[in-house]
Amino acid sequence: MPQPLDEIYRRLLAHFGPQHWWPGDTPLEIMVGAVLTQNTNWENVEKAIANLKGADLLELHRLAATSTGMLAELIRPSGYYNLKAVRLHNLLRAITAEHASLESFFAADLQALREQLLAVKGIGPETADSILLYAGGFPTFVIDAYTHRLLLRHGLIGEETDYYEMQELFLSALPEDVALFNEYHALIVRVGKEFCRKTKPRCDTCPLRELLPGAVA
DNA sequence: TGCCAGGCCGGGT
DNA sequence: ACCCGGCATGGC
Repeated sequence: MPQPLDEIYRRLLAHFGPQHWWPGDTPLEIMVGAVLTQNTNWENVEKAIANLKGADLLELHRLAATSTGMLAELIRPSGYYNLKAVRLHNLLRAITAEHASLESFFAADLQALREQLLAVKGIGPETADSILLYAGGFPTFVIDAYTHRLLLRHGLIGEETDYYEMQELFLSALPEDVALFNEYHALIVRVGKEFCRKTKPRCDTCPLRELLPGAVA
């Protein structure tokens, strides 16, 4: 009998197929998207990123040199734009202060990078892990609201379980494999958007319905 | 129409 | 150590 997290992954992959995530062309774009999507619909983030592209600012040093006021206007559609402009600026300046390129920034070990990212005001555990996994290719697992909700509804955690406990569930249950961590999180977001939303869950048609507590197998 | 979306921080107990 | 309000646009 496979572990719940193995079974959930198998079913999600069988149902949806590979997601080939993160939506973003370059590590910088992925990093920017990770900040902009904080508590925000991805559709809005896309508009903001399109604005940055249109202004030809999706380049590390040009973006780091852009004023927060200008950034705020460009990223307005992503919401919380004043806050996020400062957060983006904090992140980009922290990187360019020490490194000439993103490649250089990522040329360190996972733990050290994680600490550096978390030291930036506005970068929390999820944003840091998203950047590390999807932009940097490091083997870490991203926990988001969908993951929390999924684990909760499947009875695998309690309400109060924190980020690192949830992350440890995945890290200890799965082989350390960047492609797997990437794909699994992408599938969780996919099933979350479609079936496991906060207000209108559609558990009756969810591909995981047979795994839900109380389901008749 | 009100409520929500791939968080995080800071201030008040 | 919690708990909670604030941040903001666009879509259903």
